[in-house]
Amino acid sequence: MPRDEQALRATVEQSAAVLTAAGFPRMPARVLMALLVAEQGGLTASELGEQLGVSAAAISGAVRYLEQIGILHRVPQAGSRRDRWEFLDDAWYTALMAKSPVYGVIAELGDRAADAIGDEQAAGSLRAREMARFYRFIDERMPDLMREWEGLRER
Amino acid sequence: MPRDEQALRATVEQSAAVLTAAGFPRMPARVLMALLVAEQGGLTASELGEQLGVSAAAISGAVRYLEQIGILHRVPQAGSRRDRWEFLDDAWYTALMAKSPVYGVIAELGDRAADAIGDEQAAGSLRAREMARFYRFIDERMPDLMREWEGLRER
DNA sequence: AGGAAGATTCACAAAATTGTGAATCCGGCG
DNA sequence: CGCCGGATTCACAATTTTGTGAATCTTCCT
Repeated sequence: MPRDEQALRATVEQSAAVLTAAGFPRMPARVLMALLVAEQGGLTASELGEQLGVSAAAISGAVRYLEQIGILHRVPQAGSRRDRWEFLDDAWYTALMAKSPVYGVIAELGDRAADAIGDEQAAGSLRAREMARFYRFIDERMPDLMREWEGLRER
Repeated sequence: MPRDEQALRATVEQSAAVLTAAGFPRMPARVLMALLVAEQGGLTASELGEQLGVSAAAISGAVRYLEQIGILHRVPQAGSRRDRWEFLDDAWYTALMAKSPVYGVIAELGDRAADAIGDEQAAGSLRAREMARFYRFIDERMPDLMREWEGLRER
């Protein structure tokens, strides 16, 4: 039982707002943050709906989205249909930052644009190639970074 | 003059679509990619409008947004009101990845959530603290990564 | 100064997102 | 076997986002 329920809820909403501002869909962000601060064992869909003051349908959509992204997983409860939802404890942020193939994709598109331009010396081509190189670099270094974090994580 | 104008435009749209899917606003994404592949000297607002097939108003809003983010800058043309817009050639991706203070903010919110929970041993508190530590880690390492890139960049 | 070309702003229309209520579905239990 | 609690889906309503056209403003050129 939290010491300061009021402040906790406020922080959940603020964190969700930050994610939303960063382009993350609103409802999934709220669910995500609610589960972040949840007790061991996660929450059921109806508990989430109650905490956030939204309909069951909204929760259903949000958890489906988050599960697909690979940030959440459903924990079936033995002998009950009230599944609980919880974090992939240690993996969710690495999933968020590293597993996303978006960097590689962007690099690919940069190269394709340069190819379409044709003249390798054209300003646009140079920029596109450099973008490709940059995102390729990020794409390669990110796993290293995550490994470094894993090491740090154990203390 | 690009060898394959058709393919170039298609790639521009695809790249913009990727950014959009990642939560980036649509019109700014298209403008950004159009300028990425532009010739030396950038493009004017009306050229952008023509290339993308949208109104001048849409361009105006998009470039204002991008300038504020710090990804674009306006280059006043001597003796003309047709300013050109171009990339901050080498800085835009580093701006995109590193200058954003969002990691530090999230770390802050994680700690605040743990404080609100009170019991440091509670599952939610542990998760929140770990999130804070992780984003703090990213926030610290990102500048290093950008420096490493700068080194690589020159060959 | 006056005219003109282009950029910006504003009010509004179109379109996409988001969340709801009601209906449907699913599994457990009496 | 049929009821009951709960989750999911669907059509729709509300809200927000996005882009347009018209009006306004700015600055260059004559």
